[in-house]
Amino acid sequence: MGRGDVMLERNDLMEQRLAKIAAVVEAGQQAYPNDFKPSHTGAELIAGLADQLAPHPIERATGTAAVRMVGRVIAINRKGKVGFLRIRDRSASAVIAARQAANVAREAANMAPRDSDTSTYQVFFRRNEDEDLFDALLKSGQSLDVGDIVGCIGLPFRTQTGEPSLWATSLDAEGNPLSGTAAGEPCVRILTKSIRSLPEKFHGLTDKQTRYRQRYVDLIVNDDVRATFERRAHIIAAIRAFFHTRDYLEVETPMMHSIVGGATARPFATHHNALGIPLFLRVAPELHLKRLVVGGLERVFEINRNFRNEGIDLQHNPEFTMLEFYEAYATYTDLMVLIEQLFSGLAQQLHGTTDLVWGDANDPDAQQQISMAAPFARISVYEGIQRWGGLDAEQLHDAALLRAKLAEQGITLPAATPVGKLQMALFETVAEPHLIQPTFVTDFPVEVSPLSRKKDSDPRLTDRFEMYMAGFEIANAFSELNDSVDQHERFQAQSLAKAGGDVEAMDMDMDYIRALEYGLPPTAGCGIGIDRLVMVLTNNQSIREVILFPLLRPEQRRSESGDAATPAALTEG
RNA sequence: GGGUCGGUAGCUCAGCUGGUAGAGCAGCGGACUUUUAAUCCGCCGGUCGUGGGUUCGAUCCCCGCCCGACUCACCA
Repeated sequence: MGRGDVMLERNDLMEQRLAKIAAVVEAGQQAYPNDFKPSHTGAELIAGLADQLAPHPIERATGTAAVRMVGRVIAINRKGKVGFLRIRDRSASAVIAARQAANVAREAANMAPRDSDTSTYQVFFRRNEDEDLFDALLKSGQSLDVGDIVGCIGLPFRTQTGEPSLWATSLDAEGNPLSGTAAGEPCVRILTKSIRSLPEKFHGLTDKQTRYRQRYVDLIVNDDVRATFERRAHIIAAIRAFFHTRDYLEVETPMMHSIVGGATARPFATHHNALGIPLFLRVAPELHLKRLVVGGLERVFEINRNFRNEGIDLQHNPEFTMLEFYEAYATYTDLMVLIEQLFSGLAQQLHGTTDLVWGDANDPDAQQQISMAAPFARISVYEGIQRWGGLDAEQLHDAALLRAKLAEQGITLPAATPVGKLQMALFETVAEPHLIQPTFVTDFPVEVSPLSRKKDSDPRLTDRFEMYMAGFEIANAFSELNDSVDQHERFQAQSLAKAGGDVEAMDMDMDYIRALEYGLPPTAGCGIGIDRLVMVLTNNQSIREVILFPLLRPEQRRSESGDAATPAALTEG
């Protein structure tokens, strides 16, 4: 291996398995075949396929159709002249559900329930079926390893302990190939050899760094991780259905913006070579979505990524998924009702109840109940400061007093900070941690709401709310500012703030002003952090548990340091 | 960026302020014809994150660095 080559990790276990692949090739066989088509899943086997045949002894009438199943070998258990393969396929979660349902039936019949905690199905392979194959796979040489992907042919049956299983065989009682198999087709076949060994079966994979960096391993061995991401997919599908039934149009707007806007946040900067212009990854789709409402798409929503060049912690990932929706002729109070319907409906669909558990399942003291039942609590920013900040209605407009209160929390803000920002800072500090139950926080100061409509009753405030639960922000919504003159002034204030060093301030967007000049109907819009919503609905306390590939520092590999760091490939693009 | 804790076999973890490392699982060899974290016998497997320092001698003590978890600050 020459200098600059990427070193492959190799250890003895891997060399052993590579040798097994070499042996297959040497025997003139395909090491990576792709011609095995499954006919059934593990869930189908568990859910009753096994009862279609006599439980035992196995029935193999001429013409019986073979069942073909695939999956990854999770455990091998050889006992003399029989072997058991535990296999997992895509139906893993459904296997658990099917097994639980089957156990209910067993209990009703006064039989002992079995295996309610495993997402695998079982293949039973008896040496008598094919001695050469059995020995080649499971005995001397042991070409089959935990982690391999296999294709199995056989007939469903129940073992002596009653577990639905696949009896590996390709022949009927007459010794003829089962219907649906090719002559001489082996009953167990390695489709893909795994070279790396899987984590230990009992303790599994727990190291968070490895789990996030090698999510593929995490998904193989941790059922609950797979379940979380299946739920995430269901949640997003349910959200789409919710808006489709309300006559919303799903749209996609640009991820690359030449002007930063729609939220107060630091952007990622990039550059387009052909146009020779700077571009920013979007921090929010808001201004484009409202342009669409101007264009007559009166109800639109988008589910897509936002990018914010800010810190990473339990609630923040630099790229995150945002749902934004806009409805013409609605107000922010209408959206509260909509969100209540959406959230309580999601909880019902996912859990069959609006009562959610929040907190570490292993620590009863840390557990809390979150009720998604409508209506949600409502509190204004001012009320929150009064209730948890110890200020009365007059005092919360006293900048010096607000600063003193913030100082008590160890927070100091620049001298030019407007009162509205001080109020919000204090609210976030003293009130946020109390907002475990779903709560609409209403009436935000105008200084922190550059795109919101001013309150008719008090121009210092806006028709805006944020929804909190589990102690953090989930949603942000307001009646949209559709007065182009007012919007122009707000943008100017943002531009001034930016010139003054506020890296989160928005840019002036004259095209957006032009759009408002054509006329944005009275509209309300809302943004919902999907990752955080999934956290609450799946009881995960870290955003990294609900994002398949969270951002991590690039992996440092000792063997690749030095002159391999700048290969030509990096400069070609 | 600050604080706390951590990095030892493929995986999960032990290792007594110092004498160059252990277990279980996985792997390999063997026994076992219905196992469920199977069991039993034997074997293989380690630059103890990394670079220095102290010492006759460092996984252990000291310093720097890298990586991570938690937490605080900033932020959605």
